[in-house]
Amino acid sequence: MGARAGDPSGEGTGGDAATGSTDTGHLGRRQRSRRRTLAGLKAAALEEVREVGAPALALRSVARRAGMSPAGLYRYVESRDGLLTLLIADGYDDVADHLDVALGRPAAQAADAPPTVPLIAGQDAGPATRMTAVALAYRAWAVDHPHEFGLIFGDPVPGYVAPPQGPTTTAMSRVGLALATPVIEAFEAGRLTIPPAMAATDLQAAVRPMEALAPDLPSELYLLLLTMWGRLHGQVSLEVFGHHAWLFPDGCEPLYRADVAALVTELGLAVAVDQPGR
Amino acid sequence: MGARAGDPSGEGTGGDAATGSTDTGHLGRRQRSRRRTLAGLKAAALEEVREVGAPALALRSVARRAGMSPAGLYRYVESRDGLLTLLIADGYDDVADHLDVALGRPAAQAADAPPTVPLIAGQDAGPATRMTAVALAYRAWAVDHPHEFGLIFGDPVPGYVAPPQGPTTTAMSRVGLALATPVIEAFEAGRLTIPPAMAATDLQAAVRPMEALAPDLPSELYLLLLTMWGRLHGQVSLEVFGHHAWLFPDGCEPLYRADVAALVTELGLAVAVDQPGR
DNA sequence: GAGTATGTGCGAATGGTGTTCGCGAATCAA
DNA sequence: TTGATTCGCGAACACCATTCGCACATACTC
Repeated sequence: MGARAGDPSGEGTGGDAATGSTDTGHLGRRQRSRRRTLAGLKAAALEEVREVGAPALALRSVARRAGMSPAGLYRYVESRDGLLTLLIADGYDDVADHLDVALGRPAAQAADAPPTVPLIAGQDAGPATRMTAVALAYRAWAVDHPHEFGLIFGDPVPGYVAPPQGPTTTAMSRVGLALATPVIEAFEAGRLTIPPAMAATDLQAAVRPMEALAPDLPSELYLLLLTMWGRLHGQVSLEVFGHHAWLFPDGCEPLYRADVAALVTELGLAVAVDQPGR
Repeated sequence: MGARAGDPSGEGTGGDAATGSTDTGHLGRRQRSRRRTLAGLKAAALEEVREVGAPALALRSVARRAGMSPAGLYRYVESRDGLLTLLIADGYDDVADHLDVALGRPAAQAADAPPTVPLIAGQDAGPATRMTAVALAYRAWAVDHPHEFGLIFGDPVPGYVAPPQGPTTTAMSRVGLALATPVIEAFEAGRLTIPPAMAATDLQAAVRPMEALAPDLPSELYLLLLTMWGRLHGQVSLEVFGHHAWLFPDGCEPLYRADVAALVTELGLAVAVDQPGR
């Protein structure tokens, strides 16, 4: 009586109580319909974000676009921020998929319109090539989806904090892991020079180990990966948010490439001609 | 007749036509009052931003805070975005002042509450110390003013583009220049190693020279400075926007320090014990 | 001084927003 | 069929940015 009938969390449907009888994966007709309209809702919201940006997203207008009443939206979404949270989670996965493609892996969820990735480096390419590929893919996604990038990496939704084990956190781990993969491979092949500053003792004490990323990773490497991500992210962030537009009217890709090249050199990944086959 | 009487741009007062007679700097009583209330308005808006963040800033509530009617606000501000633009310009200057303090320079505008800067490195300190000082000051300001950082460096106001010679652009140049100063000094002292990747020919062609920063700077150095800024900015950005909060519950300063140390080493700034006196 | 233009502030009004509530219709489990 | 649950919606509330016309105070001109 106290709570409303509808349950935005989506898992409160009676079908959930399929205790034994209809145990097959075939969820009820209602569940499927619900999932479908929710997907449509997210798609509409994503279009809206792509057009006007996250801060200007109007719940009423995504309702219009999805052919629904504004009130009806609340059967599927907790609030405006809740909808944005859903988009954020999807956005993380989208980035991760892109990076996976650049690494020559199949994307987890089939991309309906697979966009062009500047460089694809398969498993047999050298670490320098693979590192460059993911780094460029990171920037390419950001430049191609500036508003989604802003949604994910920009000013966070005021009250929002990612639940430690929630979907956004795991999806972000996917991004970090993809960026880290070439370096980890190089490390395991014994072809990586880690800056000595990463071994500072107070540093080791400050970081909370992230088991999900790679269980038994030396912490110097782990910390190096974090700084590396930040380094790449900073260039992309400054570009996408327009702080370099007046310096590079045609885009910052050359600057970014140069920085990645310097990074690859510093890490010792570019030995000789970077011959393939590990 | 077409335009309203009030002029939000602020310089339309009749006193501007002080042709000869009252040529002294004593602007009329009205001008001063106007300037004062505008400052109060900006202060109120800044408090509001600090509390609820830029995207949640409500014009009505800054009007309340400033003891004014919402409509009256429009005599001083073009629109909500216009007010945010003013805050952005001030924010840039605030960062620049902080960095100047860290470099041992006097801040341009007297800070009413001079906050603690983690490390002040005067003119006679070595480039490694000075570099570390500005870098730490950059992070310290961001961590102390997260909402203003988001306002300046986060998702930009949808339609806003910084006018090429406008106040925000010049203020941003101040920030860039402060961050660059130690490196430039090291370069002039012949103590700087520039990564060879910065000399790529297509890179040189892509960047538009920024005369304001430093007229006759070799472009490799110029580009190095840009990547350096991005590198620092990325770490700070990830931290302030909360993407590292689950990894570093007590703040990312150790990680940041390590990255700065690595950067200093790579640039060759830390020769021996970094003896002072150039 | 008076007269007049101009800046200043405000109340009211408009159209947009997020969100809640109650009700009818559709769907499901029995 | 019966009863319970979900879906979707219209109406409503409170808040928002912005505009307009009007009253007042100030400044300049004569």
